[in-house]
Amino acid sequence: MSASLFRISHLTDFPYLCKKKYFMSLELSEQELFRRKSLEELQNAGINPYPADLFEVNVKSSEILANYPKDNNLYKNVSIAGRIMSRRIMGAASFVELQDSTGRIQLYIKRDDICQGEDTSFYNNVFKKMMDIGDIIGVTGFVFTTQMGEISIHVSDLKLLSKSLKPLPIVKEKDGVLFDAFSDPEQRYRQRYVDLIVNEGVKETFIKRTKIVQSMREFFNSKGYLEVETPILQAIPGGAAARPFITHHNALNIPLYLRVANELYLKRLIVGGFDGVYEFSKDFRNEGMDRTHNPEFTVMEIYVAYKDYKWMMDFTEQMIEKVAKDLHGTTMVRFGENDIEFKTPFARVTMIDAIKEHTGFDISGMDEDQIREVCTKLHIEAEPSMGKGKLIDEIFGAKCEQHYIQPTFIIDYPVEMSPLCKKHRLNPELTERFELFVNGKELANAYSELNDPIDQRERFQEQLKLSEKGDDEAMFIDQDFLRALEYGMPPTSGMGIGIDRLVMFMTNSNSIQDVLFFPQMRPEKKVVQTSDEDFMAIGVHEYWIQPIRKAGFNTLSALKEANINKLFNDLNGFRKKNKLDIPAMNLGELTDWISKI
RNA sequence: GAUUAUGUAGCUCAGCAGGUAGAGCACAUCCCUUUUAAGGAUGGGGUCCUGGGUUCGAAUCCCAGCAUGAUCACCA
Repeated sequence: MSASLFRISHLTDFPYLCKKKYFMSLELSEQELFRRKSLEELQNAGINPYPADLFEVNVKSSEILANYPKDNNLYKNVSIAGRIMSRRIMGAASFVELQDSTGRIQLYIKRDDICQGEDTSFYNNVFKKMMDIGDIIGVTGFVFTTQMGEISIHVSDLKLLSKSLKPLPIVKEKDGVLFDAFSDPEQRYRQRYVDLIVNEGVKETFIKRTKIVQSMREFFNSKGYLEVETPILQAIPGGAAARPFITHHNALNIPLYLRVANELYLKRLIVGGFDGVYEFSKDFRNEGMDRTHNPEFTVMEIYVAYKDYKWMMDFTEQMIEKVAKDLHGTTMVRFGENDIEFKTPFARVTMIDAIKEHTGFDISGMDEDQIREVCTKLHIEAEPSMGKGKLIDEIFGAKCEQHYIQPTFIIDYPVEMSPLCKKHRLNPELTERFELFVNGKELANAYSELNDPIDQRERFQEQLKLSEKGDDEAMFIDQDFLRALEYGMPPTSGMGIGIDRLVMFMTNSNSIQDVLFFPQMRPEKKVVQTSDEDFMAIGVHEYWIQPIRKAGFNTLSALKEANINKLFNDLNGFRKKNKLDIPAMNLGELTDWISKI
């Protein structure tokens, strides 16, 4: 960063100018200006606010807090670094809360310990005046317990490692009650780094997220399955009924789609001879955003040869049980109002039975028109474009889904809504499919994979008909995938699980935005500004620039559109109100500037 | 996409039968050698989201827009 940024001339006589509003930068608050001033003073005092050399850290705050009570002889010589989160200055002694990656620990800083001899300027000026909450420091010292009983570090040496120029929101907590919490969702998500610094628990959620993925990976690897990567940019977005994002490849001059699923590629790899392949993948769907949907989201899909969906059910519940145990040490997990028991085995209910149970209608053997009639009776909107499978899905979604709070496998879906799934071995109207529901939401989806290439082609063609009826989520025909199947795919079972949702359940988060570091947001609006130099180029005096900006004119083009008389009044009003020691504006001068634009 | 709520200081929020913009924390100055959502005193800090309208006068009322949340629709 260029040093000139900090040597803004109008900062030199700071206290005086600070009172004169018209010199204050539009985008910097008073507190930010103070910090830039401190930064300059540090540099003048020969202290590099951003030193290059490493700082030797030999302990983390959490280790001290955990081990010191057991043995007070420990930690006679600690070296620790972190961010200043609070400061209590009591004359010649101060208390600082230092936050490192593992938590917070109190520092006790005594003037005569950190200063050499009679010269107290390091404490009185550098520490007290030029350092702020948010600065990153490194300290050495020894651990002791204060009279109040708090484990603290008695600091013998203190070094500034990074100066913070923006004030942090100060969140305080007493007896579990938060004060001044940094809670605005927009700011939390847009500035996740601030959220992570000041809000306890945010970091924990994301650490858990990583642990969940690690636990699953261990489970798959222990069985010898191979983690693979498949294309994100796809010419045909297959494997799921969803609206894709579309992009364009210049060199090939073709449209490419961001994947909505990785199913078809993973199955090609089973054709290629792997026993089991899995992928943690970002998928992209161009659909609505809400508490449970983000345009990009993470899915884990796994395909295992020579297995069926019954095997996969056992496999899935074992995997989830392991994740819960690895994360919480128990299979019982609190989610909102509910305690969810992830102990195997999970309940298993057929879709037909689920609908029978929650609606009273037995739809087995019904044709499309009969089911449409059931929808009408149940007051479920059914559009003409909906086929039999979609209609059944609507009924299930409207009347059944929400009842499955405890982990439940819904099995044996109608053939129309599962075009990539093998027909049921006992009933050709059904498929060998299950979805796992938790807390009324779909969490995982699995099949005995369809490996009959002729059947698969027909199913795709059914989808094509749906598409012609207006279902814009119906699948495309992937000819290469069909070709792969024609070479022969072993009987295979595949399963996909939404990682974001799993993380939500496992961390008691009720919004997907809380388990994504950077959830999708509308872009921040940028304020367009004409530079001071451009204003001066048309003859505007430097001291009038700020008043003009205050009057709401940040660009020359906006100034050109201005009502001159109103602007004239506003500017002189501003001058009078702020008692600015500058010549009054005259109308001719103003007109002259504007004529030059 | 629809409905609805919210948008005031760095943070959390008051204020609104229309009449000079408030609090706590943060910040600044001063005092204080061990405090615990930090002790005392003093002080600075606001395009009251934006643009229109009504009005002598709008943070406050009306309309439109923008942003965010919630609910619904779509979906995982």
